[in-house]
Amino acid sequence: MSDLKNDIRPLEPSTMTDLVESRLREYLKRKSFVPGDALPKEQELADALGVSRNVVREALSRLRMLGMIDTRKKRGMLLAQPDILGSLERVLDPLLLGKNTLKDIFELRLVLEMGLADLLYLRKTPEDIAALEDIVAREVNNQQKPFRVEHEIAFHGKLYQMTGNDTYMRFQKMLLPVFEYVLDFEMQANGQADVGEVTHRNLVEILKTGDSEDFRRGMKAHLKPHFDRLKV
Amino acid sequence: MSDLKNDIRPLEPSTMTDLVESRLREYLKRKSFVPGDALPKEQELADALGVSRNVVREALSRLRMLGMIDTRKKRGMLLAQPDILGSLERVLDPLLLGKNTLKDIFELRLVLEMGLADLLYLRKTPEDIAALEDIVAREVNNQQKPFRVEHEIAFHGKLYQMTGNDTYMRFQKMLLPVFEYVLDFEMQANGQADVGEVTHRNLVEILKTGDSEDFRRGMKAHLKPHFDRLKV
DNA sequence: ACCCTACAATATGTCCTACAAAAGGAATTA
DNA sequence: TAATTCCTTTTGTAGGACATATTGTAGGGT
Repeated sequence: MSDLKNDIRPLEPSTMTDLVESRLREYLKRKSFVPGDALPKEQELADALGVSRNVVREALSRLRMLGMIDTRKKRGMLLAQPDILGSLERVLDPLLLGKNTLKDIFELRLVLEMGLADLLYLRKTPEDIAALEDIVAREVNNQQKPFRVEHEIAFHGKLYQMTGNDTYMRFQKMLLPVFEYVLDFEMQANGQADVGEVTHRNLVEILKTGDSEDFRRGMKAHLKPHFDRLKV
Repeated sequence: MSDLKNDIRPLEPSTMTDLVESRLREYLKRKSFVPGDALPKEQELADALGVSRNVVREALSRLRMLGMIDTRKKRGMLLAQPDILGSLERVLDPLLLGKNTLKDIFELRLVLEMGLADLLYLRKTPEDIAALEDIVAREVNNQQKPFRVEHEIAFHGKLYQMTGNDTYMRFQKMLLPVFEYVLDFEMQANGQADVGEVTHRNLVEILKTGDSEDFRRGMKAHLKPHFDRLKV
Protein backbone atom coordinates (compact mmCIF):
# COMPACT_ATOMS: atom_id res chain seq x y z
CA MET A 1 0.00 0.00 0.00
CA SER A 2 1.34 3.42 -0.89
CA ASP A 3 0.46 4.71 2.52
CA LEU A 4 3.90 6.11 2.97
CA LYS A 5 3.23 8.94 0.59
CA ASN A 6 0.70 10.30 3.04
CA ASP A 7 2.72 9.85 6.17
CA ILE A 8 6.06 11.17 5.05
CA ARG A 9 6.43 14.71 3.88
CA PRO A 10 7.96 15.06 0.46
CA LEU A 11 11.20 16.94 0.74
CA GLU A 12 11.11 20.67 0.68
CA PRO A 13 10.44 22.29 -2.65
CA SER A 14 13.50 23.47 -4.43
CA THR A 15 12.95 26.75 -6.14
CA MET A 16 13.12 30.08 -4.38
CA THR A 17 9.54 30.76 -5.34
CA ASP A 18 8.42 27.63 -3.56
CA LEU A 19 10.40 28.53 -0.49
CA VAL A 20 9.11 32.06 -0.43
CA GLU A 21 5.56 30.84 -0.84
CA SER A 22 5.92 28.60 2.15
CA ARG A 23 7.63 31.30 4.19
CA LEU A 24 4.92 33.77 3.41
CA ARG A 25 2.20 31.34 4.33
CA GLU A 26 3.98 30.64 7.58
CA TYR A 27 4.38 34.33 8.21
CA LEU A 28 0.71 35.00 7.68
CA LYS A 29 -0.26 32.30 10.12
CA ARG A 30 2.25 33.26 12.76
CA LYS A 31 1.34 36.91 12.78
CA SER A 32 -2.30 35.95 13.01
CA PHE A 33 -3.47 38.75 10.82
CA VAL A 34 -7.12 39.55 10.62
CA PRO A 35 -8.69 39.69 7.19
CA GLY A 36 -8.39 43.26 6.01
CA ASP A 37 -5.01 43.85 7.57
CA ALA A 38 -2.36 45.42 5.40
CA LEU A 39 0.69 43.41 4.52
CA PRO A 40 4.19 44.69 3.86
CA LYS A 41 4.89 45.82 0.34
CA GLU A 42 6.49 43.61 -2.19
CA GLN A 43 9.86 45.31 -2.07
CA GLU A 44 10.03 45.07 1.70
CA LEU A 45 9.25 41.38 1.57
CA ALA A 46 11.84 40.90 -1.10
CA ASP A 47 14.46 42.69 0.97
CA ALA A 48 13.54 40.83 4.12
CA LEU A 49 13.74 37.49 2.37
CA GLY A 50 16.82 38.37 0.43
CA VAL A 51 15.35 37.61 -2.95
CA SER A 52 14.25 39.64 -5.90
CA ARG A 53 10.86 41.21 -6.14
CA ASN A 54 10.24 38.90 -9.03
CA VAL A 55 10.35 35.80 -6.89
CA VAL A 56 8.17 37.39 -4.27
CA ARG A 57 5.66 38.29 -6.91
CA GLU A 58 5.49 34.75 -8.21
CA ALA A 59 4.79 33.50 -4.73
CA LEU A 60 2.25 36.23 -4.09
CA SER A 61 0.60 35.40 -7.36
CA ARG A 62 -0.09 31.94 -6.03
CA LEU A 63 -1.54 33.18 -2.79
CA ARG A 64 -3.64 35.62 -4.73
CA MET A 65 -5.02 32.81 -6.83
CA LEU A 66 -5.99 30.94 -3.69
CA GLY A 67 -7.73 34.04 -2.47
CA MET A 68 -5.53 34.37 0.55
CA ILE A 69 -4.59 37.92 -0.27
CA ASP A 70 -6.11 40.79 -2.10
CA THR A 71 -4.11 43.57 -3.65
CA ARG A 72 -5.10 47.11 -4.34
CA LYS A 73 -3.11 49.52 -6.31
CA LYS A 74 -1.77 51.81 -3.70
CA ARG A 75 -3.01 50.33 -0.45
CA GLY A 76 -0.66 47.40 -0.78
CA MET A 77 -1.85 43.95 -0.07
CA LEU A 78 -4.62 42.94 2.25
CA LEU A 79 -5.15 39.61 3.88
CA ALA A 80 -8.31 37.98 2.64
CA GLN A 81 -10.22 34.84 3.45
CA PRO A 82 -9.36 32.13 1.00
CA ASP A 83 -12.09 30.51 -0.95
CA ILE A 84 -11.30 26.91 -0.22
CA LEU A 85 -13.20 25.54 -3.16
CA GLY A 86 -11.93 28.08 -5.63
CA SER A 87 -8.69 26.25 -6.08
CA LEU A 88 -10.45 22.92 -6.39
CA GLU A 89 -12.62 24.34 -9.10
CA ARG A 90 -9.59 25.07 -11.22
CA VAL A 91 -8.30 21.55 -11.08
CA LEU A 92 -11.45 19.50 -11.01
CA ASP A 93 -11.72 18.87 -14.70
CA PRO A 94 -12.36 15.35 -15.94
CA LEU A 95 -9.92 15.85 -18.76
CA LEU A 96 -7.08 16.72 -16.44
CA LEU A 97 -7.48 14.03 -13.84
CA GLY A 98 -6.06 10.56 -13.70
CA LYS A 99 -8.17 7.44 -13.91
CA ASN A 100 -7.83 6.60 -10.24
CA THR A 101 -8.78 10.05 -9.12
CA LEU A 102 -11.83 10.00 -11.33
CA LYS A 103 -12.92 6.76 -9.78
CA ASP A 104 -12.31 8.17 -6.32
CA ILE A 105 -14.43 11.18 -7.05
CA PHE A 106 -17.19 9.05 -8.44
CA GLU A 107 -17.30 7.20 -5.16
CA LEU A 108 -16.92 10.35 -3.15
CA ARG A 109 -20.04 11.75 -4.67
CA LEU A 110 -21.95 8.64 -3.67
CA VAL A 111 -20.65 8.95 -0.15
CA LEU A 112 -21.71 12.56 0.03
CA GLU A 113 -25.12 11.73 -1.28
CA MET A 114 -25.61 8.98 1.27
CA GLY A 115 -24.57 11.21 4.14
CA LEU A 116 -26.97 13.90 3.12
CA ALA A 117 -30.03 12.75 5.01
CA ASP A 118 -29.34 14.06 8.48
CA LEU A 119 -28.57 17.59 7.46
CA LEU A 120 -31.55 17.49 5.19
CA TYR A 121 -33.98 16.53 7.93
CA LEU A 122 -32.49 19.11 10.20
CA ARG A 123 -33.20 21.98 7.86
CA LYS A 124 -35.84 21.13 5.30
CA THR A 125 -38.78 23.48 5.07
CA PRO A 126 -42.21 23.15 3.49
CA GLU A 127 -41.08 25.62 0.82
CA ASP A 128 -38.21 23.34 -0.05
CA ILE A 129 -40.52 20.39 -0.44
CA ALA A 130 -42.77 22.43 -2.67
CA ALA A 131 -39.81 23.39 -4.82
CA LEU A 132 -38.79 19.76 -5.08
CA GLU A 133 -42.27 18.74 -6.14
CA ASP A 134 -42.13 21.40 -8.75
CA ILE A 135 -38.88 20.04 -10.10
CA VAL A 136 -40.20 16.51 -10.12
CA ALA A 137 -43.35 17.60 -11.89
CA ARG A 138 -41.26 19.03 -14.71
CA GLU A 139 -39.49 15.74 -15.15
CA VAL A 140 -41.47 14.61 -18.10
CA ASN A 141 -40.79 11.12 -19.20
CA ASN A 142 -38.22 12.42 -21.58
CA GLN A 143 -35.29 10.24 -20.76
CA GLN A 144 -32.95 11.35 -23.49
CA LYS A 145 -29.61 12.07 -22.09
CA PRO A 146 -29.27 15.85 -22.04
CA PHE A 147 -32.62 16.14 -20.33
CA ARG A 148 -31.93 13.41 -17.87
CA VAL A 149 -28.69 15.05 -16.79
CA GLU A 150 -30.43 18.36 -16.43
CA HIS A 151 -33.07 16.85 -14.20
CA GLU A 152 -30.48 15.06 -12.14
CA ILE A 153 -28.67 18.29 -11.51
CA ALA A 154 -31.82 20.22 -10.76
CA PHE A 155 -33.12 17.68 -8.29
CA HIS A 156 -29.95 16.77 -6.47
CA GLY A 157 -28.74 20.34 -6.61
CA LYS A 158 -31.87 21.42 -4.79
CA LEU A 159 -31.19 18.78 -2.15
CA TYR A 160 -27.71 20.14 -1.57
CA GLN A 161 -29.06 23.61 -1.32
CA MET A 162 -31.60 22.53 1.27
CA THR A 163 -28.82 21.56 3.63
CA GLY A 164 -28.04 25.24 4.03
CA ASN A 165 -24.39 24.33 3.78
CA ASP A 166 -22.84 26.42 1.07
CA THR A 167 -19.54 24.61 1.01
CA TYR A 168 -21.23 21.27 0.75
CA MET A 169 -23.45 22.50 -2.02
CA ARG A 170 -20.66 23.95 -4.09
CA PHE A 171 -18.54 20.91 -3.54
CA GLN A 172 -21.23 18.57 -4.75
CA LYS A 173 -21.97 20.71 -7.75
CA MET A 174 -18.32 20.62 -8.70
CA LEU A 175 -18.29 16.87 -8.39
CA LEU A 176 -21.29 16.33 -10.61
CA PRO A 177 -19.62 16.91 -13.98
CA VAL A 178 -16.89 14.49 -13.06
CA PHE A 179 -19.52 12.01 -12.00
CA GLU A 180 -21.38 12.32 -15.25
CA TYR A 181 -18.16 12.00 -17.17
CA VAL A 182 -17.27 8.71 -15.55
CA LEU A 183 -20.80 7.53 -16.05
CA ASP A 184 -20.74 8.29 -19.74
CA PHE A 185 -17.44 6.59 -20.07
CA GLU A 186 -18.56 3.41 -18.39
CA MET A 187 -21.88 3.36 -20.15
CA GLN A 188 -20.16 3.42 -23.50
CA ALA A 189 -18.24 0.35 -22.48
CA ASN A 190 -20.79 -1.63 -20.52
CA GLY A 191 -24.15 -0.81 -22.01
CA GLN A 192 -26.73 1.77 -21.12
CA ALA A 193 -27.71 3.38 -17.87
CA ASP A 194 -29.85 1.58 -15.42
CA VAL A 195 -32.05 3.69 -13.29
CA GLY A 196 -32.74 2.96 -9.66
CA GLU A 197 -36.05 1.60 -8.51
CA VAL A 198 -36.63 4.57 -6.29
CA THR A 199 -37.28 7.68 -8.31
CA HIS A 200 -36.97 11.33 -7.49
CA ARG A 201 -40.70 11.38 -6.96
CA ASN A 202 -40.43 8.61 -4.40
CA LEU A 203 -37.69 10.48 -2.58
CA VAL A 204 -39.84 13.54 -2.26
CA GLU A 205 -42.62 11.41 -0.89
CA ILE A 206 -40.28 10.02 1.73
CA LEU A 207 -39.15 13.51 2.64
CA LYS A 208 -42.75 14.38 3.40
CA THR A 209 -43.72 11.34 5.38
CA GLY A 210 -40.67 9.36 6.42
CA ASP A 211 -37.70 9.96 8.66
CA SER A 212 -34.03 10.36 7.85
CA GLU A 213 -33.41 6.63 7.89
CA ASP A 214 -36.18 6.03 5.42
CA PHE A 215 -34.71 8.67 3.22
CA ARG A 216 -31.29 7.14 3.39
CA ARG A 217 -32.66 3.77 2.39
CA GLY A 218 -34.49 5.42 -0.44
CA MET A 219 -31.38 7.19 -1.61
CA LYS A 220 -29.45 3.96 -1.48
CA ALA A 221 -32.04 2.34 -3.71
CA HIS A 222 -32.04 5.35 -5.99
CA LEU A 223 -28.28 5.10 -6.39
CA LYS A 224 -28.17 1.33 -6.48
CA PRO A 225 -27.08 1.03 -10.12
CA HIS A 226 -24.09 3.20 -9.35
CA PHE A 227 -23.16 1.22 -6.29
CA ASP A 228 -23.44 -1.96 -8.29
CA ARG A 229 -21.03 -0.48 -10.74
CA LEU A 230 -18.35 -0.11 -8.11
CA LYS A 231 -15.67 -2.71 -8.34
CA VAL A 232 -14.65 -4.31 -5.15
CA MET B 1 -30.22 33.94 -0.27
CA SER B 2 -26.80 34.51 -1.76
CA ASP B 3 -27.49 31.97 -4.41
CA LEU B 4 -26.63 34.41 -7.08
CA LYS B 5 -22.95 34.21 -6.35
CA ASN B 6 -23.00 30.62 -7.51
CA ASP B 7 -25.10 31.08 -10.60
CA ILE B 8 -23.53 34.17 -12.05
CA ARG B 9 -19.93 34.21 -13.07
CA PRO B 10 -17.92 36.95 -11.41
CA LEU B 11 -16.60 39.28 -14.05
CA GLU B 12 -13.41 38.42 -15.80
CA PRO B 13 -10.22 38.79 -13.83
CA SER B 14 -8.44 42.01 -14.42
CA THR B 15 -4.71 41.59 -14.42
CA MET B 16 -2.74 40.19 -17.30
CA THR B 17 -1.52 37.38 -15.12
CA ASP B 18 -5.08 36.30 -14.44
CA LEU B 19 -5.92 36.41 -18.10
CA VAL B 20 -2.84 34.48 -19.09
CA GLU B 21 -3.55 31.88 -16.45
CA SER B 22 -7.00 31.33 -17.81
CA ARG B 23 -5.77 31.30 -21.40
CA LEU B 24 -3.13 28.74 -20.56
CA ARG B 25 -5.60 26.53 -18.78
CA GLU B 26 -7.91 26.75 -21.74
CA TYR B 27 -5.03 25.97 -24.08
CA LEU B 28 -4.04 22.91 -22.15
CA LYS B 29 -7.57 21.57 -22.23
CA ARG B 30 -8.17 22.33 -25.86
CA LYS B 31 -4.99 20.71 -27.09
CA SER B 32 -5.81 17.70 -24.97
CA PHE B 33 -2.24 17.05 -24.04
CA VAL B 34 -1.31 13.81 -22.42
CA PRO B 35 0.60 13.98 -19.16
CA GLY B 36 4.25 13.96 -20.04
CA ASP B 37 3.85 16.01 -23.17
CA ALA B 38 6.21 18.91 -23.62
CA LEU B 39 4.80 22.41 -23.61
CA PRO B 40 6.10 25.42 -25.50
CA LYS B 41 8.82 27.36 -23.80
CA GLU B 42 8.11 30.38 -21.72
CA GLN B 43 9.40 32.85 -24.25
CA GLU B 44 7.28 31.38 -27.02
CA LEU B 45 4.20 31.57 -24.87
CA ALA B 46 5.02 35.14 -23.97
CA ASP B 47 5.44 36.07 -27.62
CA ALA B 48 2.29 34.27 -28.64
CA LEU B 49 0.27 35.98 -25.93
CA GLY B 50 1.87 39.33 -26.46
CA VAL B 51 2.96 39.76 -22.88
CA SER B 52 6.24 39.73 -21.09
CA ARG B 53 7.86 36.56 -19.95
CA ASN B 54 7.35 37.82 -16.44
CA VAL B 55 3.60 37.62 -16.66
CA VAL B 56 3.74 34.20 -18.21
CA ARG B 57 5.95 33.02 -15.40
CA GLU B 58 3.55 34.28 -12.76
CA ALA B 59 0.75 32.39 -14.39
CA LEU B 60 2.86 29.28 -14.83
CA SER B 61 3.87 29.52 -11.22
CA ARG B 62 0.24 29.11 -10.29
CA LEU B 63 -0.28 26.11 -12.50
CA ARG B 64 2.88 24.63 -11.13
CA MET B 65 1.58 25.02 -7.62
CA LEU B 66 -1.59 23.19 -8.59
CA GLY B 67 0.55 20.41 -10.00
CA MET B 68 -0.78 20.89 -13.49
CA ILE B 69 2.66 21.28 -14.95
CA ASP B 70 6.13 20.14 -14.12
CA THR B 71 9.25 21.87 -15.25
CA ARG B 72 12.68 20.47 -15.86
CA LYS B 73 15.66 22.59 -16.48
CA LYS B 74 16.26 22.07 -20.12
CA ARG B 75 13.40 19.87 -21.25
CA GLY B 76 10.97 22.69 -20.84
CA MET B 77 7.65 22.18 -19.18
CA LEU B 78 5.72 18.98 -19.03
CA LEU B 79 2.05 18.54 -18.48
CA ALA B 80 1.38 16.74 -15.23
CA GLN B 81 -1.65 15.42 -13.43
CA PRO B 82 -2.78 17.85 -10.81
CA ASP B 83 -3.12 16.72 -7.27
CA ILE B 84 -6.62 17.91 -6.59
CA LEU B 85 -6.23 17.93 -2.83
CA GLY B 86 -2.82 19.51 -2.81
CA SER B 87 -4.27 22.94 -3.29
CA LEU B 88 -6.94 22.37 -0.70
CA GLU B 89 -4.29 21.40 1.77
CA ARG B 90 -2.70 24.79 1.47
CA VAL B 91 -5.85 26.64 2.30
CA LEU B 92 -7.53 24.38 4.78
CA ASP B 93 -6.20 25.95 7.91
CA PRO B 94 -8.59 26.76 10.72
CA LEU B 95 -6.82 30.03 11.34
CA LEU B 96 -7.34 31.23 7.82
CA LEU B 97 -10.97 30.32 7.34
CA GLY B 98 -14.06 32.30 8.07
CA LYS B 99 -16.56 31.31 10.69
CA ASN B 100 -19.16 30.14 8.21
CA THR B 101 -16.73 28.02 6.31
CA LEU B 102 -15.54 26.40 9.51
CA LYS B 103 -19.08 25.50 10.37
CA ASP B 104 -19.65 24.15 6.87
CA ILE B 105 -16.61 21.95 7.12
CA PHE B 106 -17.67 20.70 10.51
CA GLU B 107 -20.91 19.55 8.97
CA LEU B 108 -19.23 18.24 5.89
CA ARG B 109 -17.16 15.91 7.96
CA LEU B 110 -20.27 14.55 9.58
CA VAL B 111 -21.85 14.00 6.19
CA LEU B 112 -18.78 12.18 4.96
CA GLU B 113 -18.73 10.03 8.04
CA MET B 114 -22.37 9.10 7.65
CA GLY B 115 -21.94 8.18 4.02
CA LEU B 116 -19.02 5.94 4.76
CA ALA B 117 -20.87 2.73 5.46
CA ASP B 118 -21.53 1.46 1.96
CA LEU B 119 -17.98 1.75 0.73
CA LEU B 120 -16.83 0.22 3.95
CA TYR B 121 -18.97 -2.86 3.62
CA LEU B 122 -17.95 -3.21 0.01
CA ARG B 123 -14.26 -3.42 0.81
CA LYS B 124 -13.61 -4.36 4.41
CA THR B 125 -11.37 -7.33 5.02
CA PRO B 126 -10.75 -9.49 8.07
CA GLU B 127 -7.31 -7.91 8.35
CA ASP B 128 -8.91 -4.51 8.56
CA ILE B 129 -11.19 -5.63 11.34
CA ALA B 130 -8.24 -7.04 13.19
CA ALA B 131 -6.41 -3.74 12.84
CA LEU B 132 -9.44 -1.90 14.16
CA GLU B 133 -9.67 -4.17 17.15
CA ASP B 134 -6.04 -3.50 17.80
CA ILE B 135 -6.65 0.22 17.76
CA VAL B 136 -9.65 -0.07 20.04
CA ALA B 137 -7.69 -2.24 22.43
CA ARG B 138 -5.11 0.48 22.82
CA GLU B 139 -7.78 2.96 23.72
CA VAL B 140 -7.18 2.85 27.41
CA ASN B 141 -9.63 4.73 29.45
CA ASN B 142 -7.41 7.71 29.30
CA GLN B 143 -9.81 10.38 28.19
CA GLN B 144 -7.53 13.38 28.51
CA LYS B 145 -7.73 15.45 25.45
CA PRO B 146 -4.51 14.84 23.55
CA PHE B 147 -5.01 11.13 23.85
CA ARG B 148 -8.64 11.24 22.92
CA VAL B 149 -7.88 13.16 19.76
CA GLU B 150 -5.17 10.73 18.87
CA HIS B 151 -7.52 7.82 19.27
CA GLU B 152 -10.19 9.53 17.25
CA ILE B 153 -7.78 10.05 14.40
CA ALA B 154 -6.40 6.55 14.58
CA PHE B 155 -9.81 4.92 14.58
CA HIS B 156 -11.61 7.04 12.04
CA GLY B 157 -8.49 7.30 9.91
CA LYS B 158 -8.40 3.54 9.67
CA LEU B 159 -12.02 3.55 8.58
CA TYR B 160 -11.26 5.97 5.77
CA GLN B 161 -8.34 3.88 4.71
CA MET B 162 -10.50 0.79 4.59
CA THR B 163 -12.62 2.34 1.88
CA GLY B 164 -9.68 1.96 -0.47
CA ASN B 165 -10.45 5.44 -1.73
CA ASP B 166 -7.32 7.50 -1.47
CA THR B 167 -8.95 10.79 -2.27
CA TYR B 168 -11.65 10.24 0.29
CA MET B 169 -9.10 9.28 2.90
CA ARG B 170 -6.91 12.27 2.33
CA PHE B 171 -9.87 14.57 2.24
CA GLN B 172 -11.21 13.35 5.54
CA LYS B 173 -7.81 13.55 7.16
CA MET B 174 -7.53 17.14 6.07
CA LEU B 175 -10.91 17.91 7.51
CA LEU B 176 -10.16 16.44 10.90
CA PRO B 177 -8.00 19.26 12.26
CA VAL B 178 -10.64 21.77 11.31
CA PHE B 179 -13.24 19.60 12.97
CA GLU B 180 -11.25 19.38 16.17
CA TYR B 181 -10.65 23.09 16.10
CA VAL B 182 -14.33 23.90 15.95
CA LEU B 183 -14.99 21.35 18.64
CA ASP B 184 -12.44 22.89 20.97
CA PHE B 185 -13.86 26.28 20.32
CA GLU B 186 -17.40 25.29 21.09
CA MET B 187 -16.44 23.25 24.08
CA GLN B 188 -14.74 26.21 25.65
CA ALA B 189 -17.96 28.13 25.33
CA ASN B 190 -20.58 25.52 26.09
CA GLY B 191 -19.00 23.10 28.51
CA GLN B 192 -17.15 19.88 27.93
CA ALA B 193 -17.42 17.20 25.32
CA ASP B 194 -20.15 14.68 25.44
CA VAL B 195 -19.35 11.34 24.03
CA GLY B 196 -21.80 9.30 22.03
CA GLU B 197 -23.46 6.23 23.46
CA VAL B 198 -21.99 4.04 20.79
CA THR B 199 -18.27 3.66 21.20
CA HIS B 200 -15.55 2.71 18.79
CA ARG B 201 -15.66 -0.73 20.28
CA ASN B 202 -19.34 -1.03 19.49
CA LEU B 203 -18.75 0.08 15.94
CA VAL B 204 -16.18 -2.62 15.41
CA GLU B 205 -18.64 -5.14 16.78
CA ILE B 206 -21.23 -3.98 14.29
CA LEU B 207 -18.73 -4.25 11.48
CA LYS B 208 -18.25 -7.88 12.35
CA THR B 209 -21.85 -8.92 12.76
CA GLY B 210 -24.16 -6.28 11.34
CA ASP B 211 -24.88 -4.89 7.91
CA SER B 212 -24.25 -1.46 6.47
CA GLU B 213 -27.50 -0.06 7.80
CA ASP B 214 -26.69 -1.19 11.29
CA PHE B 215 -23.33 0.46 10.96
CA ARG B 216 -24.85 3.68 9.81
CA ARG B 217 -27.21 3.73 12.75
CA GLY B 218 -24.28 3.05 15.01
CA MET B 219 -22.27 5.85 13.51
CA LYS B 220 -25.18 8.20 13.89
CA ALA B 221 -25.36 7.36 17.58
CA HIS B 222 -21.63 7.68 17.89
CA LEU B 223 -21.74 11.15 16.41
CA LYS B 224 -24.97 12.16 18.12
CA PRO B 225 -23.41 14.80 20.36
CA HIS B 226 -22.03 16.52 17.29
CA PHE B 227 -25.32 16.41 15.48
CA ASP B 228 -27.03 17.82 18.52
CA ARG B 229 -24.59 20.65 18.44
CA LEU B 230 -25.69 21.68 14.98
CA LYS B 231 -27.89 24.69 14.98
CA VAL B 232 -30.91 24.50 12.84
C1' DA C 1 32.85 -0.99 -31.96
C1' DC C 2 31.91 0.64 -27.33
C1' DC C 3 32.09 3.37 -23.20
C1' DC C 4 33.47 7.30 -20.73
C1' DT C 5 34.41 12.20 -20.45
C1' DA C 6 34.19 16.89 -21.54
C1' DC C 7 32.11 20.53 -23.73
C1' DA C 8 28.57 23.21 -26.02
C1' DA C 9 23.73 24.30 -26.50
C1' DT C 10 19.46 25.47 -24.36
C1' DA C 11 15.51 26.41 -21.16
C1' DT C 12 14.45 27.64 -16.80
C1' DG C 13 15.56 30.34 -12.40
C1' DT C 14 16.86 34.67 -10.59
C1' DC C 15 18.08 39.47 -10.58
C1' DC C 16 17.87 44.28 -12.03
C1' DT C 17 16.01 48.56 -13.85
C1' DA C 18 12.53 51.21 -15.69
C1' DC C 19 8.08 52.91 -16.47
C1' DA C 20 2.78 52.88 -16.68
C1' DA C 21 -1.38 53.02 -14.13
C1' DA C 22 -4.25 53.49 -10.32
C1' DA C 23 -5.51 55.21 -5.97
C1' DG C 24 -4.92 57.57 -1.76
C1' DG C 25 -3.55 61.93 0.34
C1' DA C 26 -2.36 66.70 0.39
C1' DA C 27 -2.69 71.17 -1.26
C1' DT C 28 -5.27 74.58 -3.54
C1' DT C 29 -9.28 77.12 -4.80
C1' DA C 30 -14.19 78.50 -4.87
C1' DT D 1 -16.28 73.66 4.17
C1' DA D 2 -16.42 71.20 -0.13
C1' DA D 3 -14.74 70.18 -4.60
C1' DT D 4 -10.83 69.85 -7.57
C1' DT D 5 -6.14 69.21 -8.89
C1' DC D 6 -1.70 67.56 -8.30
C1' DC D 7 1.64 64.58 -6.06
C1' DT D 8 3.17 60.38 -4.09
C1' DT D 9 3.20 55.67 -3.48
C1' DT D 10 2.61 50.90 -4.69
C1' DT D 11 1.40 47.48 -7.73
C1' DG D 12 1.51 45.81 -12.73
C1' DT D 13 4.20 45.05 -16.85
C1' DA D 14 8.20 45.09 -19.79
C1' DG D 15 12.74 43.79 -21.21
C1' DG D 16 17.48 42.56 -20.63
C1' DA D 17 21.06 40.02 -18.37
C1' DC D 18 23.28 36.21 -16.30
C1' DA D 19 23.52 31.79 -13.41
C1' DT D 20 22.50 27.01 -13.39
C1' DA D 21 21.33 22.66 -14.62
C1' DT D 22 20.53 19.20 -18.01
C1' DT D 23 20.61 17.24 -22.44
C1' DG D 24 22.91 15.98 -26.51
C1' DT D 25 27.10 15.48 -28.90
C1' DA D 26 31.73 15.08 -30.08
C1' DG D 27 36.08 13.32 -29.00
C1' DG D 28 39.34 10.27 -26.91
C1' DG D 29 40.66 6.00 -24.84
C1' DT D 30 40.36 0.87 -24.61
